[in-house]
Amino acid sequence: MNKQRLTSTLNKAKQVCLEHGRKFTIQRKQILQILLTTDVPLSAYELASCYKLRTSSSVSVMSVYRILSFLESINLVRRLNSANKYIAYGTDSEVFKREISLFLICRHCQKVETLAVSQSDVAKLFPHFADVGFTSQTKQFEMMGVCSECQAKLA
Amino acid sequence: MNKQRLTSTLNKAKQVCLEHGRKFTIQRKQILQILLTTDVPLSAYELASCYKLRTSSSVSVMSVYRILSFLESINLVRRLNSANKYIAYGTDSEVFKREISLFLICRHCQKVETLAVSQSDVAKLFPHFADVGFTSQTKQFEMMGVCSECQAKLA
DNA sequence: GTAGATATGTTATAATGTATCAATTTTGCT
DNA sequence: AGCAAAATTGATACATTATAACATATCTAC
Repeated sequence: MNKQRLTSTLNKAKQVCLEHGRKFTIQRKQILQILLTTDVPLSAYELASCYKLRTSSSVSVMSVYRILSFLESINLVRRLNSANKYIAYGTDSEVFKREISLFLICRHCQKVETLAVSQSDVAKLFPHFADVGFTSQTKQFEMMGVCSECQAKLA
Repeated sequence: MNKQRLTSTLNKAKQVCLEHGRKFTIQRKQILQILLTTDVPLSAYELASCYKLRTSSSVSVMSVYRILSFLESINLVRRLNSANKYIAYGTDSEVFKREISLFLICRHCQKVETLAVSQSDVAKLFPHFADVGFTSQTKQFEMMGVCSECQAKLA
């Protein structure tokens, strides 16, 4: 992500915060910026370390968790259940805010690719899903595997 | 799960162990039995507590983790990433051993319903999946929501 | 300007999971 | 039977992930 794009993304993020009547504080901005400029998911503790390295300041892990929860609540961050790590989310396309996401997580390089899936696609995907009368509140699926680049390298 | 079915399931599990050249020890049997007779997923620590309550013996948490990893490796147990808990798996149908599973986890009663999904269904489900050249090693999806029974109760 | 909401600091603790080395039991082999 | 190698468990320590609780500071609205 180049500098220009980063700036514009952070500006959008600020707007989202304000729309929710919340503030885009320096810490929230830094945490989001770290996630945006790192191409692998990070844990809360890794984020706290990164914060110390990148800014001459620091942030407590407790605050990192609070910031992550907040950013998650307004859909700027997602938590990957299969890794207990966090990624920046939804700032590049409005579509992502209304769709279900599929995260493709590479076991080798850790990079995450995000695909959008619709509710109706999910219904199609799972043939017997309608039968059981389950109401889903899930906004994301996660798959582990090997990305195309790593496959090429390994071949 | 009634007593007869439990016995037969445990016998099948024993066979699976033996087929892998491993043993179905008393501890492994007890852990699996607890999971089979509990209708909600349990954490490793909960399993260790349960073990103490049900048997006059005990087991270290370290051993519980080892036992769970082993049972998982031969597909008799699955770990739910979204809950950090474990469920018994695959003993009632051979189909499950070859398919991808979809776990429907109820936020209210915690019960888990398991559906089978084929590889080809997955390909259909995610339209852009083939485009990115990702090789999946995922054997399960997880959805959080509300099961039909809890919906009825809440209505 | 003050009450309530928002945001962060600080400390402690809970919950989940792994590393390591020792002891024990089992298995296969001669 | 006897022995080496593998499998299993015990025991301890530690690492990682996450939350609770209470204090302080800052901002906003009236």
